[in-house]
Amino acid sequence: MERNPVVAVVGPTASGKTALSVALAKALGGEVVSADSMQIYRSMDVATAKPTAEEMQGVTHHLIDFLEPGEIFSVARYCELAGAAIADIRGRGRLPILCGGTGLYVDSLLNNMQFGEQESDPALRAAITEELEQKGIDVMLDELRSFDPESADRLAEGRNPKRIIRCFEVYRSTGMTQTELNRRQLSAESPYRAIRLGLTAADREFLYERINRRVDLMLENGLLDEARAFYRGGYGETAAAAIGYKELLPYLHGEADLESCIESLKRATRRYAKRQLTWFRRDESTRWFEIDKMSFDKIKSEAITYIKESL
RNA sequence: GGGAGAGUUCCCGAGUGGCCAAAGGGGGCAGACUGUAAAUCUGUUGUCAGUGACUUCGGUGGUUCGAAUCCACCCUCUCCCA
Repeated sequence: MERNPVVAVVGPTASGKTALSVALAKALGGEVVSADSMQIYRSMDVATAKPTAEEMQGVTHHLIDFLEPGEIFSVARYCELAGAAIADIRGRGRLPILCGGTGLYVDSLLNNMQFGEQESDPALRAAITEELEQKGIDVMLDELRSFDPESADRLAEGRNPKRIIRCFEVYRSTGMTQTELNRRQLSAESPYRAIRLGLTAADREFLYERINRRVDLMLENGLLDEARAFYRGGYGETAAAAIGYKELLPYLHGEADLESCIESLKRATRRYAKRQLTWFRRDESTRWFEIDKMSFDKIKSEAITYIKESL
């Protein structure tokens, strides 16, 4: 099978993915497919650093700004929608440029994870969550071991409650173990040939300062008002996880001063950037560019050369 | 000027003679991750070296086999009285 090339621009928040992907799209006749779990939501503009019309420079963007914050979302739906967007772009003879910081979305899409029709069941998940709270992690791990020893071994070290809960959820709703499910989901060959470009900083401080500055800018651009509006309107659990509003909540409730909330927002963003780096560094095929060592123009031209060679 | 109290490792903060390189938390660093992922979770955190050595608890000097812990003086800070 001829595998279709998909350019993917990845990296931590505030590293300049938006600008690079727009520049690449313009130079190569491409369209951007966002891989961002929060920019999907309407009205969450400032907090998610959603690209503005000006920043998009006329380049078509997919999977941005199409869901209400009240709606929950998932990787599975993302892959479905992004897969369709890519097919559409290819169909028009243009180059799909995946751009985003949500590592799970990027990898699930590019690896062609087979999620199937099964929707997740919030009620079941809630019940298992409560069960775990009562029994404790050790008991749940023992139970898990009885039907899915592989997952139990894998999770024994990290003891991550959400991951344990998911194993039970999968087993009880489908009769299949997480181990089996994962195997099936990874069974399909990917139709894509990923050309991965990563943005990072040689000096972590450089990135962190950009993040701090960007948060200050967000506040100037009305982040507080956006946060108030967010909490007035309805929002679902997916959107509620966004960094940007929850950190300001103590201030909005009059329980903390603005200064300390801003600091915690900056810190949360920095830590998020670190987690993104950890995720993306895992992929060895990624061609990395250091934003503090190269000018934007240089990164852009080298990236274009690299993509052309890979096509 | 008089009185009370405090100075601990990156930060906050426990520790009041050996079990202390020093609890705990934060932050940092590293990692994990497959239908909530901007989420959730793990490890590590004085230095050098493989069971050890070396330098730390405001400063200096003492007491002691042994001090972050006791004593003296000094420095800095906070509070109360003037």
